[in-house]
Amino acid sequence: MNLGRPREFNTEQALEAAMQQFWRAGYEATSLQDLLDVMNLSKSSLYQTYGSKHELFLRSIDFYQKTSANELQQRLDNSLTSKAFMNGLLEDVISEARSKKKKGCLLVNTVNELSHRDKAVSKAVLNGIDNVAGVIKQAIKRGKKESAIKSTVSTDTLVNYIVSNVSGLRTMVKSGVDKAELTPLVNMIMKTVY
Amino acid sequence: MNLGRPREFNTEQALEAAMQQFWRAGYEATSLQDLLDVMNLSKSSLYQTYGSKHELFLRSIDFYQKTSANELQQRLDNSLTSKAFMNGLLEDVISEARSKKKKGCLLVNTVNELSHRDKAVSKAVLNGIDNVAGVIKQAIKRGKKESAIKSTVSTDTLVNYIVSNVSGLRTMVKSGVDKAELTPLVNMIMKTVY
DNA sequence: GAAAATAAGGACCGTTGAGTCCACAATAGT
DNA sequence: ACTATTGTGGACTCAACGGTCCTTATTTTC
Repeated sequence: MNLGRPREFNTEQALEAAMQQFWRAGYEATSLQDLLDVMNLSKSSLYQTYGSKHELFLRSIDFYQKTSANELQQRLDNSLTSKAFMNGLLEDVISEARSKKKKGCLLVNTVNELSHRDKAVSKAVLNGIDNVAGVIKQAIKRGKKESAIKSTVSTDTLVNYIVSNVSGLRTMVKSGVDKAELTPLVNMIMKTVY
Repeated sequence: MNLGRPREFNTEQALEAAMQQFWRAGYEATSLQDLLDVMNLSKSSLYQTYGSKHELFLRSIDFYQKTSANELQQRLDNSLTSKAFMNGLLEDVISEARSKKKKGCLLVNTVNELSHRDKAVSKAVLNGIDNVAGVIKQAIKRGKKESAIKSTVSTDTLVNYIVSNVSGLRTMVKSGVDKAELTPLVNMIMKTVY
């Protein structure tokens, strides 16, 4: 098996580069040329391997989603308490305000850019959000088990509450609000749950 | 004065149509042809009156912002209590989940689409958010005066809290979460403030 | 080493994008 | 009525887009 000339590039590596580009610039604003540049391959290789710009985008979303969910899961596993995990998560989100390139979250960006007019994309994003929310849910459950969560609200609603605020914070960061202004907000969010 | 042939269209009306189109589809996904169709005018008229697609977009943002802020202000003025106003605002946001076309908020959409790579747009959006947040601030102040707000958190932080959640809710609505799931979330948000 | 198979380079294609320009139409001032 | 001024329609430009395809290169199997 495995006939023919071997690939000169790593498909995972190229996919990550594509994902980074989409993350940085969005779907429409990323041209095929941009992709070829960052992935460092030829047009025919891209089409042969990934099919089309659209399919490549779908795979990029999936790559992002898997990576993010894994990372988050690992963080939760390594956290001493549910509260510490959640605080770290929120702090990370607003810390992006201090960085030059505010990429936000690829899933949130995509929802806002084209989820409403692209069924396949919408599905991929929803699936990604579900996976990420799954980790948040574990964290909330653990918080309840640890009796750290004082709120009497249902787990699912608390999960949505965190998702809403993470997404909201991300948008605020992206719009240019600075970290100092967001810190008290994070404190307030934490206090309403823990 | 007022020489020459008179305009055959209403500039405000055409601007609103353009704004609606941008709101529906976003900047990049709106072609000049789309604009000509909904505004019902010729290419030369558009360029003569509004300069370029980009300038037209800037004016659309401003139009949206002014309209939204005014509407919100009026609602606040007509509300019996700060709490009623805020509840109505949040309910309205999640009610969009029941509508087919989930347009979200033009300002939030724009932040996510191109605020990060277009200085002029970024400025226009920030200005718009400030104006809207201004009305929210009045509502919070009024709530404190009415002793309806039990939270001891500073007014500015509460304003950011509402902005964050409105923006987050909008994103969730856009991503397809349905109203039933969001209602308890709105209740929780209300309870953390009032 | 020939043949089958796969990869890569890049010329090429049709479409669509935003934006320009010019000829013609309509109005106001004289 | 004539001229200056402004509006409108549509042909046109040119670059960029995503995508195709043909040629050439490199490998494996037999």
